[in-house]
Amino acid sequence: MTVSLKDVAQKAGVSVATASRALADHPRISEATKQRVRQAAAELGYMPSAIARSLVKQETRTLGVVTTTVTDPYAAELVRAVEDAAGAAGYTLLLLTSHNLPRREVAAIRALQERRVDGIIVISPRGVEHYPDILAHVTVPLVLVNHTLDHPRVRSVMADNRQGARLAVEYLVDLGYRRVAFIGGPTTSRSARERLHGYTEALRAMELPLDSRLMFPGQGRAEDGRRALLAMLDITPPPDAVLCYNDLTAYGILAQAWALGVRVPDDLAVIGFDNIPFSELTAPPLTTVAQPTEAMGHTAVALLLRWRRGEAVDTVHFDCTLVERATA
Amino acid sequence: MTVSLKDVAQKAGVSVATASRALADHPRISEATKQRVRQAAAELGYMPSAIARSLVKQETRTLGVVTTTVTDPYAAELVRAVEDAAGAAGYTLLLLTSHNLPRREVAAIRALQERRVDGIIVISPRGVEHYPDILAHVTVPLVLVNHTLDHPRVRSVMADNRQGARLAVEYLVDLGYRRVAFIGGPTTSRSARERLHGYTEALRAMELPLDSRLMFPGQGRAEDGRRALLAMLDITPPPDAVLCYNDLTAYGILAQAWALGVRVPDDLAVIGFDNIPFSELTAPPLTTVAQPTEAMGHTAVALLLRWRRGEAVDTVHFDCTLVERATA
DNA sequence: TTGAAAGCGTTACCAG
DNA sequence: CTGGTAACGCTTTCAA
Repeated sequence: MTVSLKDVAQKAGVSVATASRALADHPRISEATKQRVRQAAAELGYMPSAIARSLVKQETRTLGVVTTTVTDPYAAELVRAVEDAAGAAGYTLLLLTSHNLPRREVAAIRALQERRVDGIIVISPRGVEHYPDILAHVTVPLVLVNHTLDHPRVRSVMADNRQGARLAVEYLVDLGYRRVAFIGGPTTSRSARERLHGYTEALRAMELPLDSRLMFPGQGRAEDGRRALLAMLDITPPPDAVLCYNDLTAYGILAQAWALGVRVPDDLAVIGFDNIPFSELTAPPLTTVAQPTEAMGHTAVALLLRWRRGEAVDTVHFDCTLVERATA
Repeated sequence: MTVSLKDVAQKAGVSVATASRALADHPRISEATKQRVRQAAAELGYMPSAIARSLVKQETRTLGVVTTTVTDPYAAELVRAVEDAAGAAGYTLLLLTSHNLPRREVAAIRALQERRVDGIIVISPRGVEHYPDILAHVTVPLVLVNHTLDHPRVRSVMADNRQGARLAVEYLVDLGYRRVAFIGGPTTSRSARERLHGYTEALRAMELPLDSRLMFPGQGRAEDGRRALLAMLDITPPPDAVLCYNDLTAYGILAQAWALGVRVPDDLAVIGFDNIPFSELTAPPLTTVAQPTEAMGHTAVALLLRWRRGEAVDTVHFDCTLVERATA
């Protein structure tokens, strides 16, 4: 059914070896036969089998990406950056999602290894504690975005979440806010833990009391923001500002505030985290902490590719910046 | 370096053939040897090569997906649905993005065919006019989401965009709005053309004048909404409602309205299209036309899989529904 | 400059 | 129930 190199060779009247070399533009093939082979290939609509090539070359020119879900705008942004960088280098992406389940994450890594990808990028890992087991068998290099793991076959690309959270709290306090609340993220997320850390650290550094009633749990969903705002209103005195685990949570606050008539930032200042594209479209536009997502995605790919070339590579850290808009 | 079936066979003291069958749980292999082989495989951390398997089986259990960009929430939603359905059926996704460039889209289809994917799903195609050329060489089945093409190897999954747009306009007119504007989408998008069609059709059906000054161009970006609102304010009398090509454009209207103090829906009613997740979080929450994205993604995969099994499959159509929230 | 043949890691057919 | 071997489609020595 599908035309193979053999067919091309036959049509051009040469051996498969020659046909292969001709199409690869091998130097020691006469221009004449090259022409003939190319012609034959074109006429037959020949499309080389990457599968067969991978088997002999022992490389697939494919990178595996595992992420929680592409519907998370932050993850999507990262996937986009990774796709761009990979594509530019001639690599294609095999995409698997974990839906936040450690088990699925590990299964994904395994599946990718079976497909012999040249490297794996895990965006916001959720199950690193299981990695040591699987890494005993997985032999491809792994790059973790937003997590670290001490293992010879693992490197990381990190945003400094602690510094980012500190930045936000300091900004709020400088603005005069004194009762700064925090809405956390999933406990399985390293970023969430670090942001919480940055929050408490900043408060301490600025000699402000740490009030546990001002710290709300969350899963990074808008729903968590809505709920937290409701809970905040029951506290006396209520917080005058809130740092959210992510922008989505901040949207929840904004939506609920709008519904309740709570004025932002007059009654309550809010700062998000991630600076996803919609954050400049909220009413009011969201002040938030940004990560250099694009650079992080590019770096993840670059790390993997340099690593494969045998170069020594090391984990990379990026600073966060504050994007001042209208909610604080 | 990496352990192959040969190693497993050796360790278990059987032939590769037997090892292969044992791991495949072939019926005519003694339980004893199965155990021995499995044990050996486990001890060596054997991971079968999907590449080698694909070569002999002539199938990759991989589906190719090409989309404009995963950062478009609508596309992301579709990719998610496709991933879920594919994953459930034991298929993995090879993801390529076109960034709206017909050339890249065609190149992507070609690349996927070279990788011998079992089927290709193109989300919101941008270059179908070039398909006939490439389809002469591409042999895998193609499913188009949001476009059609009359070709034996192509099927489609469609939302009825015209009906959706009509629904929205009728809803507005029923509510008493009389000067309904429309902000369009990219001319390369079939959905955009159909939505415009539905808009004019509905106006005509309701015997309302078609005013070309009320039809604004756009690319589906928030920016287009912002710009359109500014332009609308210069018209006398200004429109009292607007149907947007998509939710993103509607966000632009909302953001600009907030900045200008234009009240929604009192001064201007707004309806979006796509019902992406954020639309329930805008202030006010966005009234919008929804497509059954989940079902569409699942259907795209089901179509492809049934097709491969040799069943006769046909293009599927879905109706849109109106999600009433607070902007109209 | 070209060809024959080995080999990549599997599966599947044919014997035994 | 098990083993030998061909085959999948390509690249890459090794020879000529």
